Amino acid sequence: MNPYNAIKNAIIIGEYEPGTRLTEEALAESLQVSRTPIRDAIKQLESDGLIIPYKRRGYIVKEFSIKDIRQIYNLRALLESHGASEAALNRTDEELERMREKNTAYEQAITKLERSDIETIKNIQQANQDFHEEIFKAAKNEHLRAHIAKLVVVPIIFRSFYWYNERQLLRSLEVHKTILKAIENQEPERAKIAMQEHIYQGRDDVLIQLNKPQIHLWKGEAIND
Amino acid sequence: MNPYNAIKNAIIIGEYEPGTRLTEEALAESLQVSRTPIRDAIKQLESDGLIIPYKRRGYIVKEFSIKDIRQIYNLRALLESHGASEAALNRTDEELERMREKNTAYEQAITKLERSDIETIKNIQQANQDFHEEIFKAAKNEHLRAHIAKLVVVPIIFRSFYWYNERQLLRSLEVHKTILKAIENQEPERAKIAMQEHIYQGRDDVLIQLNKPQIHLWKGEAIND
DNA sequence: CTCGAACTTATTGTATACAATAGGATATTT
DNA sequence: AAATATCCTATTGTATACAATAAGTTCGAG
Repeated sequence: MNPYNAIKNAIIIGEYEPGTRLTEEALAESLQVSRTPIRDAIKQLESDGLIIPYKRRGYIVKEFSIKDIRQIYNLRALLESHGASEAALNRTDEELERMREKNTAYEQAITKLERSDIETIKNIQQANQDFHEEIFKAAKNEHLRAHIAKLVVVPIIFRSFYWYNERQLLRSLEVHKTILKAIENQEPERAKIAMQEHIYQGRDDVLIQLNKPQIHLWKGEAIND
Repeated sequence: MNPYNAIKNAIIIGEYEPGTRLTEEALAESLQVSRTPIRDAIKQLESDGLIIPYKRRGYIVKEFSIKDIRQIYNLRALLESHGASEAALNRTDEELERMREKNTAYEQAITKLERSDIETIKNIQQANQDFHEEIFKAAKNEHLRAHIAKLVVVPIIFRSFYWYNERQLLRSLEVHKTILKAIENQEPERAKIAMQEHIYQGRDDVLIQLNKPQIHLWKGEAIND
């Protein structure tokens, strides 16, 4: 794993908690490489908005406020719904078929939920992302894709799926099917609205959890700490 | 000027034309620094989407197709109209006053239109950007601002204002006033629609020019940064 | 005891040498 | 002449030493 992914991963799993100070030297030591590749990684992470400069002496891991979360989800809603709309207009039959496959995989991922361990949650998260990405591919808009890519990291950090109960997962599956139907029928407005609603639901579920004062995110692989 | 801005500028003014191959060594030589700071700059420019990797051997300056232009303007429309809507909701009286000032400056910039004078065009471009930025400030959404910032470079490269005639400039001033009015009255939907229309007009003006086969972009001093 | 000047140190910025490697050129085989 | 293996070279990847500098710390003057 290259330094960029290694550091990003450490941030996502919570090994580097928000507010942690990162210096080139410490990162180089920890990843057993020189400062040069660390610098490259840092430049990218800064552009991703995952770390921010700290008094011209290194960086700190960005802390996301409730306001940040809301704004990021709202932007996702805006951009992804636009993507769904363009996908409905531009899709080919092959792309539609691939979306169906991804959503079937998603359905399978959420139905073996009984064993709610971390692997299962990762699978659900990945299957969901795969489905969404299939939609952007059909939209054939590389600029849109790049902007959305920058927005999805934060929801991953906050592990929306970790908090989902069975009802919420089934509901999200139903919305996926609605989106799929709209894209199949080439109804851009309907696809757009369904996607918008889908993201808003995810946003609200996360915000509800964050407003419960006693929650704490798991670190690394430990689920029942 | 640091390497990042120097290279970006060279791309904007057309010194490095689309398709030009850029190597670290050549850039280092040309800017009289070592490869290290060049690498930093390149990483940022790649994330900006202004250069793209070329066969794992350096980069080439991105060529924007008509499709790219359309997609980028459409994204701007989406995001900036969202910004205008949030500005209408969240603005303070002081922010409104500042928007008015920026638009007055814009009005002055376009009325002393001795035309085909590069300085005048730069002034118009800058005054317009200042007005738009004042709106995002009032929206108080840092994530939105960051995404829009990445989208405005391409329209600058294509120098929309260079092609504007007096009628088009006056029309854009009128739309600015409509946006302002909507934000003043705290009418988010109206602000949104007006901004959307404003960007679409800019898009169509540029696309019309690009469809005329004989156009050529001037090479000259950059706008600003 | 407060405030600013001077010193110290942690940390990034920059240059440069060398290593790794992909892509093109050249040679070899059929 | 086409396909394939081999070598060569341009170019990036990485390590490391040193320079620059900002932040914190000490010290001295009022």
